[in-house]
Order: sequence, then structure tokens, then C-alpha cells
Amino acid sequence: MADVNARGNTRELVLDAALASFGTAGYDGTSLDDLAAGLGIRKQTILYHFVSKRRLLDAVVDRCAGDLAAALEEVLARSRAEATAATSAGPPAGGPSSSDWDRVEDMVKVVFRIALERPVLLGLLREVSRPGSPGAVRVRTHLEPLMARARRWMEDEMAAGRMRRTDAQLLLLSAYSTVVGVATEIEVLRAAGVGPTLRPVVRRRAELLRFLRSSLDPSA
Amino acid sequence: MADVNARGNTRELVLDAALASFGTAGYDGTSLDDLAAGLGIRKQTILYHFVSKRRLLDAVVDRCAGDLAAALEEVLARSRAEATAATSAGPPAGGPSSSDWDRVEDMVKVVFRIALERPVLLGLLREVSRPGSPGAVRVRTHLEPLMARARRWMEDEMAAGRMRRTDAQLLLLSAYSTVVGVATEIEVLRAAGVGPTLRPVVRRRAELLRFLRSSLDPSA
DNA sequence: CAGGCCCTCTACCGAATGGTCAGGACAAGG
DNA sequence: CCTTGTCCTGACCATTCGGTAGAGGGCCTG
Repeated sequence: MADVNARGNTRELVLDAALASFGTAGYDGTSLDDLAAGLGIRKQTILYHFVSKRRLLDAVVDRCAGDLAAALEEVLARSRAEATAATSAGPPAGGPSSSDWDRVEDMVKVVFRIALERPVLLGLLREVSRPGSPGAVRVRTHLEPLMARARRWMEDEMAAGRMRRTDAQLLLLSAYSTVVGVATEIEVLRAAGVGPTLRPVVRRRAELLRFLRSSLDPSA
Repeated sequence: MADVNARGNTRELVLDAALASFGTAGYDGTSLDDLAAGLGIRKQTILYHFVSKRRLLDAVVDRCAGDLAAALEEVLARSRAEATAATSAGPPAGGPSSSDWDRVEDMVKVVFRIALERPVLLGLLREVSRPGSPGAVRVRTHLEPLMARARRWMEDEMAAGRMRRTDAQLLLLSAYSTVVGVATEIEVLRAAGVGPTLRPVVRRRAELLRFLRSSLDPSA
């Protein structure tokens, strides 16, 4: 159909379409022929850029994970800058863990914002988080370093008394599955005819933040 | 493999295996040949009992929905009996809506118990709640009457002032997607190597109950 | 024993799928 | 002009899939 191909960006177009299809129809439910037809292209072109269907999925996962990691990295850097600015401005004894909490909150917020702005991304995550799914290992290798890093940071903060003691990994996994669960919720709502309502998503976010706060805030 | 076929229950065996496979590998990811091979049976035997793959999915959905409906019906009947017993024992002006709330709580509890005892059932629900999935319409036709009934009941209670006024449908859908989301959470946890921990599920249940209470309890 | 009936099997089919191979279009550069 | 490399395509292939046709066997009833 709309083969608006300005030369050279075929790869990107394929990645976009593949993300959408994998996220909605699933990996098995996506055929390379259909994917190509939707782009006004032949299947062999897809196989030229990405050697196999499996590698195409890997590429899609890689790009999404890259986007996510970049967004997190950015908010992390910004948050860190603000934190140092605040601590250099005021005395370090001002608020013991408020900047920690702000950072956590910022992370949650940016993740939810991405989830809302690019729902297909959540669809892919949901699809790929099924055990045994191809690409499950791929997404794990992407997420594991992030998780490990967050976990180390949290455990450091706990050791320093700026966070309450809890099972950091379980907390992180809980937060993760909340976000993935939002994908389900959006789909359920849409299937029930309810339009893209913001309320439930906001509620989930508030729920997650409250849960995190009650688990982490030392003054609770 | 273990073709322990005591004659006559082939149908049930197929239904069990199909539920497990549909719930984990998905509809597209399930092949009739594999399904049959796992039962020490030929694919044509499956097609004899269930005319087509699609109808097999329908049958699986039907049975699951039947089980769920039966469990709900049972707890509903029991709860109703207790309610009438309580109101006949004490004066009707005793507690205005406490039995209402008990009923809601019982329903939530029984659903979560089923979710824990038969996780495959949740897997199927998760798989089938994807829009465009075959069987999505089937599960909708099963769930819609239940939903409509619950909604009417809630709206009656609201009109009578025994429940707080809210969007009943949105509330029900939120509860529904919470339950489906539990499936995701369990899978995520298992994929991360965390054993079948009870805690997060219990936490979700508490969260849902709190949300429902805060939305419905008139004394809040 | 005959004749259904229920259940399962072997054999086969057409369609679709992921993937291979050789080659065409075309721009860059010698 | 010819070569070279990039990008894309048509023709083809092997496999797998869901589904059909028909035969055979156990079993109950007449």
C-alpha cells in the first residue's frame, strides 16, 4: 500500500510495522508475507535486512529496549543533576531521603508516560514476557542489567538507612509486572468499548507509587 | 507418551491439554499435532471430538467459563444465605451495607483462589483477552452476562444508598484486569527465577479490595 | 451372526509459512 | 565502459499446518 519509501529507511519502516504486529497479533500470529504486504514490499526484502524472522524480533526488542533504557538514563541524569544542585545549595542534612524518593517517582512517571505514548511497546513486552516465547531471553538480557543496577542502588540506600529494608528484587519485579499489567488493562478496556480512558492508568500509577512509598519511605 | 486412556475420557484429556497449551504457548503457538503427540494420540482423534481447532478453543473457553461461573454462583448463593440468616436473626437496621461488602469480598477472594489454584486458567484468559484473538468474542459472550448482572446489582445498591456512587462498569473492568494482570505477574516472577511466591498475589488482592472498599463503602 | 455405533487410525490434500538462490535496477567510482 | 556494492525482487523449496476421506476395530443390541 503506502510504500512511501524515501530510500534508506526501509529498515526502520519494517521495524515499526513489526513492532506493531508482534505487539498485537503476537510472534506466531505475524507472517512475514502479511508484514511485507502491509508495507508494499516483498517478504524477501525483510529477510534481506533481517536474516530471519527470529532475528527480526530480536532487532525489534533491541530497539525498544534501547529506547526505554535511553529514557530512563535521561531522567536519571536529570534527577541526579537536580539532586547534586539541591544538596550543594542547601545543607546535606536538609532532607535525608527526599531526593531518593523523587528519583524513584521520576522513574515510575517516565515509564508510565512511555507506556501511554507508545502502547504497542507495552504490547510487545507483554507478548515477549511469556515464558518460552522467542525473544524472552533477549528481553531478559536487556532488562537484567537495569534491574541489577536498580537493585544494587536500592540495597545501598537501604544499607545507608535512607530506604526501608525490603526485598529489592521482589519490589522491582512487582513494579515491572504492574507496568506490563497496564497493557492488559488498556486492551481489556478497549475491547469492552470503553475509550482510551486515562483514569485507570493514573490509578495504577498512584497505586504503584503508594506501594513503593510504603515499602521504601523510612519515615513510615 | 503417557496414553493412560481409561476409555471415554479422551475428550476431557484433550480439553485439559489444550487448556494448558493455549494458556502457555497461545492459540497460534499450539499445533494439533503436538497436542495429540503429547497425549499419545493422533491429531484426527482431536478433530473427531472437536470439529476444528477453532471449536476446540471454544470448548476450552466454555468449560473454563463454566467452572468460573459455577464457583461464583456457589459463593453467591452461600453469601446470600448468610445474609438472610443474619438479617432474620438481628434487626434489619443492624448494619446497612456490611453484608454487601462481605459479598463483594467473598467474590474477590474466590476468584483469586481459583487464579492461584489453576494458573493455566489465567493464562488462557490472558491469551484470549487480546483483541482480535479468536475466542475473544467467545469469552466476551460468557463474561458479559456476569458483568451486566454485577453491574445492575451494584447500581441498585448505589441507588439504595448502600454503596457509594461510581462508574460501576469501569470498576468491574478494573477488577477484571487486575485479576488478569496477576497472570502476568506470576509468569514474570517465575521467569525471573523467583519461586511461586504467595506474597505479591496476596498484595494484589489486598490492593484490589482496598480499591473496591474505597470506591464502594458509603462510610468513607 | 449381522448391523449399527462409537472411537481411533492411516493416508492424503491444499494452503500458508519461513527461508534459499540467482538475478535485476541503480548509483558510485575507477 | 565496466566494475562493485547496495537494495530489492521473482521463482522456487521444504516443512508444517488445519482439515478431509475412508477404513478398521471394539462393543452393544437384535
